Amino acid sequence: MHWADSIAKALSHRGDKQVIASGITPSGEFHIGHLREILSSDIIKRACQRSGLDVEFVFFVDDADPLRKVYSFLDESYEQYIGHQLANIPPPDNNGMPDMARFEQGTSYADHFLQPFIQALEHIGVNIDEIIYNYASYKDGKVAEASRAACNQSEGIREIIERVSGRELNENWFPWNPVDSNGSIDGITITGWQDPIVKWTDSNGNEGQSDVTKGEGKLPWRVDWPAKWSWRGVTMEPFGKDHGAAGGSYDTGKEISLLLGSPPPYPTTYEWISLKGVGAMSSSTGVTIGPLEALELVPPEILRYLIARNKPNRHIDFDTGGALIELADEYQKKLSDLEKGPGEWNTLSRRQQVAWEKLKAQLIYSQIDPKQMPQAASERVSFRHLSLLAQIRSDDDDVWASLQRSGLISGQPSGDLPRRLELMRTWIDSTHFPEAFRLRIQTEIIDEAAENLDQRDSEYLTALSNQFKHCGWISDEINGIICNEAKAREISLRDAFQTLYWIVLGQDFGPKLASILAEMKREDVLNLLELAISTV
RNA sequence: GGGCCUGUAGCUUAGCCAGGUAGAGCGUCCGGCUUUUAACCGGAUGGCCAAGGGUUCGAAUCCCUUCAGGCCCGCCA
Repeated sequence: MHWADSIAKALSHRGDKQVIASGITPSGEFHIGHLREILSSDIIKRACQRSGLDVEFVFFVDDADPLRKVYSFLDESYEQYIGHQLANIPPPDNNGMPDMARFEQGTSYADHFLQPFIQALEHIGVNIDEIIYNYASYKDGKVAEASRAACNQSEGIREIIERVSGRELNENWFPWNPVDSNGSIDGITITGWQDPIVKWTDSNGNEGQSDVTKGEGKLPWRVDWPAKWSWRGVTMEPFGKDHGAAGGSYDTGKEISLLLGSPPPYPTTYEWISLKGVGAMSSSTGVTIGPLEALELVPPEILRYLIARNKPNRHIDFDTGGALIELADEYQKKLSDLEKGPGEWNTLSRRQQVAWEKLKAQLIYSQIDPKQMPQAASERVSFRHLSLLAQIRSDDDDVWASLQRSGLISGQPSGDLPRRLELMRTWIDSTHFPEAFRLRIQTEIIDEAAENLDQRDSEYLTALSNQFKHCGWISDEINGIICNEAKAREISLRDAFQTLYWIVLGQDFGPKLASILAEMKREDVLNLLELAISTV
């Protein structure tokens, strides 16, 4: 059974009405790891729908959280905003400076990072029923009851946090972080509580008071989380392993949730996605990749597939290199397996049946349109193959022509093939494209190539060179010359091609050689051949 | 110190929750395609399921112990 279906099954025992939640603090650039949080929820939502549950997916934006520090991408001037809530501070401009103009037009720091992410989610087929802005929720009084309940039971909550997390709380600890006279929620001492008013003294010695029902501040994280479950009725939420550790915020949260009068949601902890550098060189240069950037490289269903195929507790090494091409090709292979069908069902072992159901679910959950069943039509062109053609053929029409000749497509490219080619070209132009798949046209003869050349090769190359000077510079003619001259000298085609691959690409294999030569300038090819001949 | 996850063929892994003869992809090797899409097709190779113990007619699967690796326990998913 697919992992999401298992969760849906567990949820069905709790009731027919499910609210699945995700939450993210928009404190900086979103990255591929955030996608796991959101896609896990989205996939679970679909699994619930598949098993007939009534399900909602809500996305909490934690824009009531304060700025923790001046991040590396921010200008020093953000120092003044530390401790201020993310919904309340200006967005950074391209230089990391506070952009007051945009702020005045209504774009906050939180919005700045959130908006592109939300856009990416649409492309990736994530269907959120409600985006909940935490800051606005406090302001609108949606958290009012939960906030009052927490403040009225501050001792009980303190007891839970201290006992479960083993952490000792400050004597003045209180489950409310008010906003001080400067707009910061750091460094404030609570001096009194009279429902619904909190009295406090800030770090400058100023005294003040906050009404917890009007969002003048927020609940601290360990209380804020269960409060959300409580006021929005969350029944299921996946969260990162940091929250899942013993004594972590889920452990304290579930008890606090009960104290506030609601059962805690069904939990699922997921492992991190780490970014595998593009080879060893770039892991130190800190190449990161955001959801938007990833969407410029591969079709969105591949990213969905990445999450759908891996159980949440499975660590993922995200690799924009060769592994991503393999992932994409694996996806297509499975599509075509699905199309072929499982065979005679009754003759399958239970294990085969399980595998089949799982394959099907993985593919269903990878679709951008949840109503569309996976289909393999027009998906016969592998990413691997496309990456070669895209490098050899600069003109799209030449790519289609090549695919037609090889029978992979008939007529004009259909479906999302043109889009895939466009993505592939972006990928090739980026630093993320794997070196192992990159074609390197040589300008010199490398040592390995020279070692493999002998007198017979020299004569062969000379003959090629002579013919290449006059022939039509198209793939078929070039290929004909290579083959005919080899035959004339009783050189096996395998050897002939290997010799040429060494000279042209610096390796002993490659994609169809004549296509590469036809893309090169005639004189460059002739020069390379001359160089090769002269090393013998 | 507390806790979570992982350990299955050279590599990536499925199967574990509901115990019933270990599956796949990649790689490798051989063969085919008599002009090669690092393509495709066919075949072969390859695992005492980390180790030990227990439960059972039967354990990769359940329980216990150990070992190894990764990670989390200051609001970074």
